[in-house]
Amino acid sequence: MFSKATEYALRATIFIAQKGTEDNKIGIGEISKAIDSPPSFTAKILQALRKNNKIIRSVSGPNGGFYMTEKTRKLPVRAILEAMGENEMLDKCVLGLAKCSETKPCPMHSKYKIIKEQLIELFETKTIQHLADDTKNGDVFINNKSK
Amino acid sequence: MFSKATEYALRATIFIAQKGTEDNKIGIGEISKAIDSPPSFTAKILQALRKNNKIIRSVSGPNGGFYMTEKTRKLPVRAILEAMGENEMLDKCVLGLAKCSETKPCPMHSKYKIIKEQLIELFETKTIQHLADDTKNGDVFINNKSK
DNA sequence: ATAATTAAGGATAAATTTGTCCTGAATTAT
DNA sequence: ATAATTCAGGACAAATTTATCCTTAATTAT
Ligand code: FES
Ligand code: FES
Repeated sequence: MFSKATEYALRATIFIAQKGTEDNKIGIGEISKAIDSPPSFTAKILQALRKNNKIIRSVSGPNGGFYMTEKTRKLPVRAILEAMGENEMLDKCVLGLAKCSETKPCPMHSKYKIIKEQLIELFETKTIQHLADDTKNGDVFINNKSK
Repeated sequence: MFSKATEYALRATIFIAQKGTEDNKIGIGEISKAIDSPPSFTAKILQALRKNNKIIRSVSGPNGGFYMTEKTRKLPVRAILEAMGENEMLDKCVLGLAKCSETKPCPMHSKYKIIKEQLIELFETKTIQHLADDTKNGDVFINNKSK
């Protein structure tokens, strides 16, 4: 559904939302270990999240790392998708037409539209905080570790 | 949602279903023009559809080209996805976990599951014939041409 | 048989995505 | 100030996807 980059962005943000505060910042090493992702690549992605939408913050130096504010924790998942340039995904035609639209629909459109609306609704109502809380509660996961 | 290859596969198959019969085969030139796709690349994809699932047939030589039987026209869209190796897509986790499953779900899973089921239902109930018929009726499109 | 036409198949190229590595800048502790 | 730590940024490399081209094989018409 999304690119690897976006998948890492989602998982990393959830982890930071879970553990990273202004006085408990998390290093890229810990993050990439926790979400099971390549460290350097993940670092790049976090830079994008910081710059594009300021979803996360960071400071260099000892005890430096990444964290989030209460405000950005309340952002919907869609904010991450926007920062990662995946907005297009939600406007993509199943058959690959230039745009998924009512004006020039493909033969899948009428049925797909209904599903697409639910996807958008999901990404706009679920907040980063929700996902972090669910993960904290321990019944869901953000990595592939066996234990 | 799908790769370019799969998008072309879907559009090409719809077009062949619309126009290609055993005594009116369609050449790759006409197909790629009709669906607005790179001819050589499309040819590769049609080979895959022919080999993997026998969704389409072809013959070389003058008046050769591609066509479909009544039987394969009645196949669901999912058959094309299978032939293109996109089965994985319908089993992919939104957050990129190894597998989208009940046993090790991500925090998006409980809500996404419901949407995914609708997607699968759509791909399993819509047949190639349906899509071809809709396109014939003229209110939907399988290319980006302005007219 | 020969020539013409069209798909099949393989090699290769271009573009994009994914991933690594190294140097520099910021911050902190000593 | 100096050294240690950690992010920032850029260059580069690997892998994958997308796309082209050329030769061969199959089929048809003459
Ligand atoms: S136009 Fe194709 S899915 Fe909407
Ligand atoms: S496990 Fe992530 S979407 Fe199902």
